[in-house]
Amino acid sequence: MFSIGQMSRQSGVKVPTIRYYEQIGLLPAPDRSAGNQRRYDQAALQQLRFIRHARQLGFHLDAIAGLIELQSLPDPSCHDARRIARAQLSEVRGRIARLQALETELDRIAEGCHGDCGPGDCVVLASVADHASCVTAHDAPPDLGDSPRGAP
Amino acid sequence: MFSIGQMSRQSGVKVPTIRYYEQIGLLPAPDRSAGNQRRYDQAALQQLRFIRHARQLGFHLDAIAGLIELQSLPDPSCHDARRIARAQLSEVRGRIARLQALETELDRIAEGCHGDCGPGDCVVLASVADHASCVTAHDAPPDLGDSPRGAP
DNA sequence: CCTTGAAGCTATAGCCACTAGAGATCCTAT
DNA sequence: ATAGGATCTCTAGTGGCTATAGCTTCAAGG
Repeated sequence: MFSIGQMSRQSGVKVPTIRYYEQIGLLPAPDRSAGNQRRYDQAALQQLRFIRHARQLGFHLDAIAGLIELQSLPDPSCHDARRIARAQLSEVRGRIARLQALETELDRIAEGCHGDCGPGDCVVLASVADHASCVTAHDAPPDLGDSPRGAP
Repeated sequence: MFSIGQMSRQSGVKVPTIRYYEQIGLLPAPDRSAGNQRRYDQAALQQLRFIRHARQLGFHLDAIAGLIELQSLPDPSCHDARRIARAQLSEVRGRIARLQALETELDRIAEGCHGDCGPGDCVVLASVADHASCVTAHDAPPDLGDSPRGAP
């Protein structure tokens, strides 16, 4: 049996995050010690590792819940699992494409100025102000900011 | 003078988002009509368009606030603007690299199964469970999920 | 002038996937 | 027995919005 701290060390998932997963029903509530502390078995560790890796692969928690449900079926349908994985793949590809459009624009913007702009006509600021100067259709990337959502 | 709805149509930023930007101080509070409705001038529209495009380029709101402050300086330093743009560029590049690692793994996982797995040994599920089978170091992308954050 | 309906107002709560903190309790090693 | 690390619950905060409720204001038509 593992304590929550051991689970955390063995899986790489932080302790509060494990409790959060339990709270939202992604991890089953484990047994408790006499003093009300969580005690996990090997299967729970497996599942937590599954979740962790799926998160690293960019799956949303609800997609992960779907995968877990598939696992628990008597005859786990590869078909469904593959469909979920492919949906994830195409989402990732879409994000890459949008980010590459951003990269093009940002490169153009950042390199357009060589530090010699006079006051009031900085090329960087002008470029950010004006979408018309963009060379790609980098419109509406649904995942614009985003970075440190799950990041420490 | 523009109403908030006109501002929204002219900029592509939704009405509640405009109010939100005002609330957090990214847009200055405009004048009000006799009946307490917001009335914007051309400069405010310019600024909102600037914010909107910067968001499309992936800048965080605090970076945008920095850019706006630069604009308002008597002698806008291109140097600083360029530094901010370059930081954004390298962040975008990092995200692309991490997403490409994910793409590699997801492709491998999704294509590893041809729909013929027997019960209990679906390759997709096994691959998600086991990071050791991954061919890239796709660890800890800080921006894993993310998609529909600002998206409608 | 009066009505109607769209557009505006404020305030609050919710989204995701966590993270941080307070204050209390438990477990283990000495 | 005690020290101190680990754990417990609960609440609130993050970013960048979005949604709802219940009200008021504005502009056009009759």
